[in-house]
Formats: sequence, structure tokens, C-alpha cells
Amino acid sequence: MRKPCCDKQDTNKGAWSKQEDQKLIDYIRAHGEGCWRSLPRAAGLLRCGKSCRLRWINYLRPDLKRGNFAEDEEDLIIKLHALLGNRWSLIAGRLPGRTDNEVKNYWNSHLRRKLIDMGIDPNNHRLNRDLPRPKNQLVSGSSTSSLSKEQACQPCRRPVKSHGDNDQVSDGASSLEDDTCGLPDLNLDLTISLPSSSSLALVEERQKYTESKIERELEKAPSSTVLLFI
DNA sequence: AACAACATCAACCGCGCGGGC
DNA sequence: TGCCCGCGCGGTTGATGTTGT
Repeated sequence: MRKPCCDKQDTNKGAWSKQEDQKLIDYIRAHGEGCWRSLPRAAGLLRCGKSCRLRWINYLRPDLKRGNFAEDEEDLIIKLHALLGNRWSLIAGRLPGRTDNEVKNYWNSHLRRKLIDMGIDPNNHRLNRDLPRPKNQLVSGSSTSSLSKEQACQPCRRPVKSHGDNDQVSDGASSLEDDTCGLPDLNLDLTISLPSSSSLALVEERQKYTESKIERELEKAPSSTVLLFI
């Protein structure tokens, strides 16, 4: 049996207080990121390392872009999801200032429903004849509220999670291989465009940071997917 | 105004991967 | 070569906010 990541008896859980945030920020400013396991003690925090890491990455990091997703960001997420599936960290790596958690939440709460309302299966990004056809309004209160959370999520539930599956990239990506007639329905422009010219510098900086990792991941992806991606 | 239902998102959990020994 | 440990990822949960009745 695997050891827990920390001694749960002595750690706080739940929402972070301002003081905790400040301690974490101060510590990372002074010592940099890394060694999350020992960080809490060193920083004087009663949190487990994973919790500190998550808090920093998803909320406290100075380069985070908070706020609503722009339309081009939405497009990019949808396109990348079609290619990569639920590989949120890879998708987030292409969105400067966004975290995997943020992208994942946004997908689950907004984009998935948007696709469903457009009659597109968010699993494989193909037109779904069983779903309602496109409506004039993308997300209307009545149309979405009639879809219970369970109903909306059910088709997207993956079978028992397995990282091994990732080697096949994803449901979405693998479906591209399975059925090549899927994408044209979406009219997806698969060229990856940068979100905006103003954020170009940030994009480049972050891309450098993630480039090697992304490239490694893409090497594992099926060649057809790589071609599309490039 | 009060309650219920739904939506959002921060945070947690468990697992797999990869590096070090 | 195999084991251990730390990190990172994706799925899920639960608290909180918002909207509808």
C-alpha cells in the first residue's frame, strides 16, 4: 500500500486563508518552486506538499491570467481537445496564463455544454444525430437546465481511469483515427493560432517552458494526429 | 423573502511516471 | 534490476454563488 503523501493528522484542509497564501508566496519568492514535500514545513504551513503545489500553480502564480476565457481561447481549447482529449495540462500549456485545472473546469462547465447544444458530441467532436440540432442561442437557460448534471456528464465519463490509455492519446484523438469522417463536420481550422498579438511575448515565454514536454507528448501521439497538430 | 435547483470552481484524491539510489 | 520517493496529472467532490419558482 502506498504511503500517504503527508501526515494527514497535522495538515489543514479546505480553503486557504490569506495568511497561508502569503506564507506560500513569500517562501516561493525567496526559495523558488520545487521540493513540494518539504516546502510546507519549511514555509511554516500546516498543509501537505501537494496542496501547496496546487494552490501555487492554480491560484497564486504571478503569471496567471484570471477572468473569463476569450473566444479565441475557447476555440483553441475545443480544437486541442479534439486532438488531445482530456489531457488538460497539454492543452493548458498552449494557453498562456491558464492552468490545467482552470481549462478542465471551463471545459466541464461551459464548453462541453456548448458543444452539446450545438449537436456535437464533446467526446469525439462529431455531430451527434441523437442530440438536439444547433439552436440559435448557444447556451440558453432553459435548454441547459433541462440537462441534468448527470445527463450532461454521463457520455463523457471515461471508463475506469488509466494512464496507460493516454498512450493512445484520448477518446477524442483516437476517434479521429477511428473515423476520419469526423472532423469535417466541425469545420475545425486545425492551425494552432496564438490567442492575441498582445500576449505574444507571454505566449513565447510559456511555450519555451512547455515546448520540450509537449514535443515529447506529441511524439507519442499517432502520426496522423501529429501532422494535424503541426 | 425563502427555498430549491443548478452552475461554478477551488481543492482533494488516487494513480502512474520517471529519476535516483 | 528493482525499489522508493516525489511530482504531476486527470477525475471527482464539496462549498459557495446564482438563478428560478
